[in-house]
Amino acid sequence: MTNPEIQSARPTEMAKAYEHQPVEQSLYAWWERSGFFAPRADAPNPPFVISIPPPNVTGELHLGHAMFVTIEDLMIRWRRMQGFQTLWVPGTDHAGIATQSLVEKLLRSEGTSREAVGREEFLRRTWEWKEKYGGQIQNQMRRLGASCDWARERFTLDAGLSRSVHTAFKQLYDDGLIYKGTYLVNWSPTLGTAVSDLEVEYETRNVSIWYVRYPVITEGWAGPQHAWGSGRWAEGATEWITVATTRPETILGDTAIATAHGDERFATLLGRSAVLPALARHIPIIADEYVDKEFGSGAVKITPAHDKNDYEVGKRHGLAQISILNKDATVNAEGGPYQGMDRFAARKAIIADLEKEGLLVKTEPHTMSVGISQRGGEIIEPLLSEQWFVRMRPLADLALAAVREGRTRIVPERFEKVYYHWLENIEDWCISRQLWWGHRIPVWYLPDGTMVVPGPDEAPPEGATQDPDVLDTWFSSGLWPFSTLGWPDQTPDLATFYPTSVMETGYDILFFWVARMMMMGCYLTQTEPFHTIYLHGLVRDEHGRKMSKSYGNVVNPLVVMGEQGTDALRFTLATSGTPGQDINLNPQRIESARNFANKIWNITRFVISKLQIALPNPQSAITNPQSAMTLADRWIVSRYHRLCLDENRLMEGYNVGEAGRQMQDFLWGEFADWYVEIAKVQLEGDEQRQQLTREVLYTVLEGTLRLLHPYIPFVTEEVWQYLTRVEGGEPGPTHSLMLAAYPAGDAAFIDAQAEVNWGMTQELIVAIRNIRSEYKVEPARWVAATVVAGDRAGMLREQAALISRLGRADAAKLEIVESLEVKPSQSAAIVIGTLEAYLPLAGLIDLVAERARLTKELEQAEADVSRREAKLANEGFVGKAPANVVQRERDSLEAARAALMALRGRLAELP
RNA sequence: GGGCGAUUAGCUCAGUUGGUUAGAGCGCCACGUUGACAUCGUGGAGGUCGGUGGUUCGAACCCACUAUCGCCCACCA
Repeated sequence: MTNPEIQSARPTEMAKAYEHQPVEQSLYAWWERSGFFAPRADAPNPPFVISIPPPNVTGELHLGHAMFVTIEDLMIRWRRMQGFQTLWVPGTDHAGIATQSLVEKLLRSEGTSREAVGREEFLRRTWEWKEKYGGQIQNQMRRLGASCDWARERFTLDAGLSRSVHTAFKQLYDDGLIYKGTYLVNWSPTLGTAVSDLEVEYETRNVSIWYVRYPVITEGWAGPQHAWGSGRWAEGATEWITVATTRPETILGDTAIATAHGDERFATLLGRSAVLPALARHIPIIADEYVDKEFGSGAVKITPAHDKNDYEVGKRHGLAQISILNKDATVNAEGGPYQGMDRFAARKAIIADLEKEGLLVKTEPHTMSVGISQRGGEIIEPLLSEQWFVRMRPLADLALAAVREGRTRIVPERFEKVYYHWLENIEDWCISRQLWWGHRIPVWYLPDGTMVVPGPDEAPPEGATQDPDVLDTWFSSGLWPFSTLGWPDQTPDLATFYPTSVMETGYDILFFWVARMMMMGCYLTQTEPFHTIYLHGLVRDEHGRKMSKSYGNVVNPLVVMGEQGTDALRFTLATSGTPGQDINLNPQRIESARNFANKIWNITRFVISKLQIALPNPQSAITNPQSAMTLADRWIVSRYHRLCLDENRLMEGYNVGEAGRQMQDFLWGEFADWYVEIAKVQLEGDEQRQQLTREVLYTVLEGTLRLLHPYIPFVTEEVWQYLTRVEGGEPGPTHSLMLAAYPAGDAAFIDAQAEVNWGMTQELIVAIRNIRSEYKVEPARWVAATVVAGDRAGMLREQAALISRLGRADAAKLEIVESLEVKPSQSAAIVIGTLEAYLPLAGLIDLVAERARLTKELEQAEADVSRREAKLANEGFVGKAPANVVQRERDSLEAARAALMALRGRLAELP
């Protein structure tokens, strides 16, 4: 669809209210088909690039997505309008665990399983699922108005990215940064895979701690003579050592008991052997720095294969590592009588047996944090297993330096500290997963066990078998900014668009993703992958609670967009908070953003109705600040340019919330509430006045639409198409607001005097309205007014028509004078600084009420004067405050005194 | 244990390097459909900016302590 079609598809008359549904759909389709999302080769400014945080391919749009799409799209649209060569790269993540779990569930519903169908068939089924359902998140992002270049869409598991992953792995491996080894890892028994430290969440739980005594070998007792479970197992033992444990089943893997150095209580036991319950293994009693003598019994059972600290103790003392669990968390052959039991069943059984044998000293309640799988929710088991790791120290140092040296900046800045702390204390990253869906580790084993890592373009050696594991999903995401542009090949895209500009995402994935991209990018591409990291907050419900299905407080963005419009959702998300701060999404705020869209629609409808004919050259008249504009014209133009300058400053500083709010305040609170009303009066003037008013209306509205477009693209584009419709002419195919220039603002148009003078006029009008309201003057009635304005009288006389109309003061009975000998009686008085006004309201004036009203004002004026007098009497203030601040205070005092005198005079005159 | 954020009007939030009378939306009160808009307009009420102390001529803003809520990291036999 070309642009003329878009315009001719519109009715001649704008409807009375804005309807978002048809507009959003047709505009997005037109933008996309017209190629507006692709980077412009002829852009005058350098590239500006954002890589989208790829949503999980299994994902359904939620507010987190809506948040990042909104902010990234507004950044992209803003820079595009500024003439940057913008590229926003979209894509999705294969999400290893999430996707595999989903397809496994599917298979279970068919009565089969991953194991039953085999690896090849499972992958085929998963790809099939991906092709069929994996596209919905992209279309949901389209509904948000995302102006990303869909032609460059990528998937973390597509051929190109797989090549990047393979290349990255090989390079890290060849450089000695990837190694394979048997270590204690976080094991998820239900998923059947290792997970990284980050994928374990800790939850505080109330558990039990069991105190268990182990018999110690003595001269008179060489070990149990009776079977475990006989109740006589420890018969004859005379010395004991008691340990405390929260996981009694791990007793089966104990290889020592440790005490603190120099703990008197255990001095005689040190160096001797205790006998392990159930298995009767003799284990040494040792001393180690790890033990805190204050905690528990002061002695710790050491299970190197099932606890991280014990693992370290074991290494220091050369202890054996005995793993007692299978991969499914059942007890293995090392567990003797408990073999085959699930870890929790074994725990229960061993406690019962310990009690029976008289070895259970006591049980106490205990609070501890338990590691939970982020994905599956089950308790993570530390398990000894052979895995692949990335040596992080050298990579982390590069990523640290990039931020420390300012090559990459984090917004808001406070997250730099969090970033430093994590990278400074980083541990090696377990990257292998015992899954099938993902990038298979590009390592082949020859029959003799030799490992071979061929390049991505090399065939694996004959007869070799590939490692069965796949890589952590975040390994491929870590390459995203450059893998999506073609790396490792030196493609034109990579040359043009890399490094990227801004990485915008939620602070919750700073470690998972952002830090890893920094490390991978700095190491593999020798440059930081982006110059700015912008972190947004999380979206919570209106009272700050996390959104969750169990609370029933989840807001579905698709529903909101359907009901209130995409612009309403975007504007709310963009303006509800400040960078890095969580936002509490208030439904009323969305409604008010919806109303704002409608307001824009109606303002435009008004302006168009007054334009009548196409403007010959809409911008011409007000390119010259010295033209024949009225005070009000100069005021709104000045305010508009001030807004433009502020917007540019705020956007450059990533203050997207404040930037959005200021535009709304201007358009609604100043342009619509005041200038539109002013224009109605000016449009009754002579031809030149009318024409100039139209030009101001057009120019300011059109410019403000440009400013607003990045935030609320749909309604602005739609009304802009109406507003700029060329009667009898054909707009070009690129006649789109999204390609229009972003207003820079021009300080030459800022007219401080006009702002002050119009401000005073406005205050007078508001004061008149206030009096009318207080005295219950019927809205239809025109009142007389006398304004005493001293040297401002001339200026205000020029505003008489506006004061009259906007304050509903009878033009024939509106007097504006320098001074007045006799004040009108039967009048309500207004005092604004040195300005006085009288509204003769014969019959309406209640002298008692008027006196009360003026007395209240008088009290305020007195307080005002004395406060200012005190301030100016303060030598410190006069001596140290800047001259302009002091002068401003003097001026204010003068006005306050004048007001005070006027009020006193008026009260004295009242009969 | 270490770190971070928040605390401002009834509610949800702003407040640009300290400087006139601390703002907005919603809600509330009163009035109003004059041809852009009732998804609206006009007027109004409502806050000693969590507390204490300090720095300063001047503090919502800077510093110290403190309270409450929330989050992150580490540890937990």
